[in-house]
Amino acid sequence: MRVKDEAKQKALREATIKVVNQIGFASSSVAKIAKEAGISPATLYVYHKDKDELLCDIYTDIKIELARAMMTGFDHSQPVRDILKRMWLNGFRYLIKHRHYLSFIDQFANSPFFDVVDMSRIEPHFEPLIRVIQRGIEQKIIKDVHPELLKVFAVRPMMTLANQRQCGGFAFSEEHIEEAFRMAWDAIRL
Amino acid sequence: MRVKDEAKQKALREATIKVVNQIGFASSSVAKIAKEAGISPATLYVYHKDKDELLCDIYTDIKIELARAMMTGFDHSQPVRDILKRMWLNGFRYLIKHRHYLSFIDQFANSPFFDVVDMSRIEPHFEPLIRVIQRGIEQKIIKDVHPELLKVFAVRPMMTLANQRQCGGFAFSEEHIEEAFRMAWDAIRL
Amino acid sequence: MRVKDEAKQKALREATIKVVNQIGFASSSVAKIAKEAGISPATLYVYHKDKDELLCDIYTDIKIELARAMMTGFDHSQPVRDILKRMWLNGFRYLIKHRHYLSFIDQFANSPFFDVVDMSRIEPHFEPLIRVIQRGIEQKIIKDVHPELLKVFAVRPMMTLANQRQCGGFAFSEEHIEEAFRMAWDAIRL
Amino acid sequence: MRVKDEAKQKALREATIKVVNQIGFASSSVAKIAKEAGISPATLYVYHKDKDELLCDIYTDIKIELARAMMTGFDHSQPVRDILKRMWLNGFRYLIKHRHYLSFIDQFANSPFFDVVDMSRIEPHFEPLIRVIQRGIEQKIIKDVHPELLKVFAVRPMMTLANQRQCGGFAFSEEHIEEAFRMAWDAIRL
DNA sequence: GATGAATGAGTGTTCATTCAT
DNA sequence: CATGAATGAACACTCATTCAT
Repeated sequence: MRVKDEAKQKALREATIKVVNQIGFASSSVAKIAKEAGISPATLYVYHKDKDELLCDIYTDIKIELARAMMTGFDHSQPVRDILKRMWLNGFRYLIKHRHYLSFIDQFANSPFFDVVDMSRIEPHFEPLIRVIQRGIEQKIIKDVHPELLKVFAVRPMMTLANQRQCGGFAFSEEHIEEAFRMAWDAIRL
Repeated sequence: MRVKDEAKQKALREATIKVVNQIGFASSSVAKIAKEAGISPATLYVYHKDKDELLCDIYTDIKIELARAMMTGFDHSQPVRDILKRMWLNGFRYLIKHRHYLSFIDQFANSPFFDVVDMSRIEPHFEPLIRVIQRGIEQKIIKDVHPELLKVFAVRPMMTLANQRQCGGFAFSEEHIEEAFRMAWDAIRL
Repeated sequence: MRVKDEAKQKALREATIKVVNQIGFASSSVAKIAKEAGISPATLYVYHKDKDELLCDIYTDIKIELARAMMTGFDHSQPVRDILKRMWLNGFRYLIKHRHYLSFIDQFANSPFFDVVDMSRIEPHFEPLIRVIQRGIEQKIIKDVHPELLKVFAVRPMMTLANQRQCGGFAFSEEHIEEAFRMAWDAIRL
Repeated sequence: MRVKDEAKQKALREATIKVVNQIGFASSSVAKIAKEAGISPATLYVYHKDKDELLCDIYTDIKIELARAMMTGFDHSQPVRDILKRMWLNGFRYLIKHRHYLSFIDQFANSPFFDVVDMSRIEPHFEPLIRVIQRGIEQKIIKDVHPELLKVFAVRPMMTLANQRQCGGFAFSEEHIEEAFRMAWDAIRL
């Protein structure tokens, strides 16, 4: 028998993201995605149970990749702020580099599909971020507020800023990025 | 006849928001919306050129309503921070009260429809906000950074926090709201 | 607005029966039926909720028509045997005349759709038959056995004999038909 | 290897019957049948040229088995009626025991597949039945009518009565079965 | 102005079958 | 022999929109 094709798998993912990027979530049909991926619509169902699962799988993948990208280049002996800055910049650069992922991510996260994602597969990858924030709170460096608030003011802006649609006219110099992180930090620091 | 018209118009808008809320942007069809509004699909086309325009019109309406809700209860003699707080709290409360609008707004804003909205109809209503921020910058109270950055750290969080999907588990006490504004302010203030 | 077209309704029914007749239940698709009826597949859904309902509706229609055809040309003062013979011959002739209905009926009755038919719409039309049989039993003319047995030996053969597929090679003279009814009668009479 | 083959062959047959039984002829797909049989869809094509042939093969098998079941437990010196009764009861009991076969048989026999079955493989197994009937005619015990008529009134009811769908509510005591055969006999006897 | 009927084009999905392994 | 991957064609059904009334 033939063996499942890793390349096809990947092509499918990239095709999905590209199509969603170009024509939006609502208009992205299985047929268009398959065509872009260079496979038959039927083949899609060899790799994913249905359209919903395809989209959820891709979302999960990207989120995990983002987390992995964020969690590098620091060590736990560094000060909280330095670690967070490292993570923030890592994340921001990953998103800028993969801007086309963001359109997918944001459309997905605002769709009803989002409610159905198995978050337990994603959350562990963000553990280091959670821990360093907790450390910051313990050290009285970061405001002792509901974690949701910290996320909204520190992590979300990273995504919003990288978003083409919402901040498309905004070209980022190194200086801008520094400023942006400073604002995130000011928001959450004590 | 005029009265009947307006009632239908409004029913159509509320029906659209409700349907989008319940089944998402991608699954919301003209037929379902019309049914929910208690009118014929054909009638929809009396009021809006096509489906896209219906959605854009509603988005614009809500945004203007949000702006109007924000721009009340202060006068320009007050300090910048107080005015901004008033606006922020006004906006947040409006959004909490109309949470079902937010699901529509967010799905819309992340879709390609957004690119096609005539922003010049919305922007004037946010002028007071822009002006008070500029005053803050001139008075060296607010960071002199790209306006986009100020928006991302001060206004966006207001919407994100009110969003069911993204912050569903978060119940807001008055204290939380105060905290939230403080963080927004810390992010943008000098 | 346009008005629902009775002719289209009927064309749809005849087309369905014809298609099922020609290519069988399992291969009869909505597309083929619609094409045969000269309408768009989408139009089919204006007249019937879905394919299942279309088939059930047609089955019910035919059964009622058959019952109506059977219950004519006699009066209740006649002897039981004469009434039954009248009904039997009426039915048989109706079926021979509409042989193409039988293929549909038989395929339908052996499919899972059958389990879902609302029999209470059909049964009342067969009431006169039930009653005359009961009279026969009371008068000790007909065997006092389970009604199901009487049905199997008296009514079913009428349908089987008219069935193209099962008795295709059998050309019926008047004599044959008389013989057939005599056998049915012999089976059930005391 | 031979043994394994036969096991698969049999599993395939039983799976097909089961699936047809459960979801009907029209919905029974190769994939579902293969899954039920615990084999790959591709393997099915090792044993049968295509889906049609699979179904025809199974029909033929069952019909032959039914014939074999009927043609036991008597000898040709017995009276015609006794022999026929033996056959009828044998057949009826076989069908009751294998009720799940009947759903398949009946759906098949009313489908266009039926027209394509090679009857010459089945008919020889029913020869003894044909012969005893002919003897009955010669002995002036059985009506001298078209054989098709005899089949319709004597053999078909045996199948109809055993059919779940059509006589589901009818529970058979020994007495009922005796009655049923008596009716079949009354129909065909002189 | 308001409507339900009507539809071509499209939806997501499954089909029977083939093929490389 | 046996398989799971692969697919073009078909599936039932829904879409946004138009049109006669």
